[in-house]
Amino acid sequence: MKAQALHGHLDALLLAVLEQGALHGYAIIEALRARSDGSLDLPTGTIYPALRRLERAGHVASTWSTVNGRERRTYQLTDAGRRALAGERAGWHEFQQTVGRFLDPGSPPGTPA
Amino acid sequence: MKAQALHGHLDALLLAVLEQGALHGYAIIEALRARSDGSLDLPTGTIYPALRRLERAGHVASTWSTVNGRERRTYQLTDAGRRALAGERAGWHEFQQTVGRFLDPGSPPGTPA
DNA sequence: CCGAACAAGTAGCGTAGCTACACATGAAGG
DNA sequence: CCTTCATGTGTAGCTACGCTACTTGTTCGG
Repeated sequence: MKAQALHGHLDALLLAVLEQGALHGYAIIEALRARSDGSLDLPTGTIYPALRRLERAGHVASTWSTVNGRERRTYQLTDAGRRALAGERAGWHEFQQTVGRFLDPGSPPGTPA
Repeated sequence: MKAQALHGHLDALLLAVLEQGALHGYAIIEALRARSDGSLDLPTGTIYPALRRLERAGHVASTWSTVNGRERRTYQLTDAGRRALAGERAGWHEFQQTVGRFLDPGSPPGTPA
């Protein structure tokens, strides 16, 4: 799918994958790809800046660790991040309903309840 | 709702409102507001450029008319626009499902069918 | 006469995802 | 041994696109 359609919803996705457990950037990319059956194959240039945004916003916290001589930055959800995720979920549902009202089949304005 | 989340889906919305009949720009804005119960209150600076994009793309065609001394540009869906709308609908459903898989409650990866 | 609603439009801004690149290490293979 | 690939992180610059703010012009009501 056209990945650029994510605009504005990427943060929510990132928070959602981190909800299930802390992950490092590379693993997040793989998790998104796996959970979406390959639909979401996001480049590093999208993920890393997004994670830094989320960290600046206080929604995630990162810790460095070294695994097999490779530096890893592992991100975990903060309490604020969990709250933000709840908000993102609500926003997503509203967005989904609003757009769906135009794009989903059935129930154009004339249709009675 | 945060209107900027529309990113990438606005074209689909415009095509969808025009599907029900030709409208001029101002009326499109009002139609979007009405059909979304006020959630979508888009400024002219968003709509008019978007309509020109759609016209350049051949998805809509416009005709000028004068009503009560006021110039109106009325937009109607072209055949290509109708096809584009079908594609946008498909894309929307895929997008909705993909994002929903992360943001909707229930059915995290482990859950069996 | 003046302001509000109607109607169209542009210029410039900001956000945010994308492309393309750079850098480093470890494992695998010729 | 040396190259190549997977792992892992990161930045610079581009572009798309919606938003803010403004402009122009008409009709109508107070």
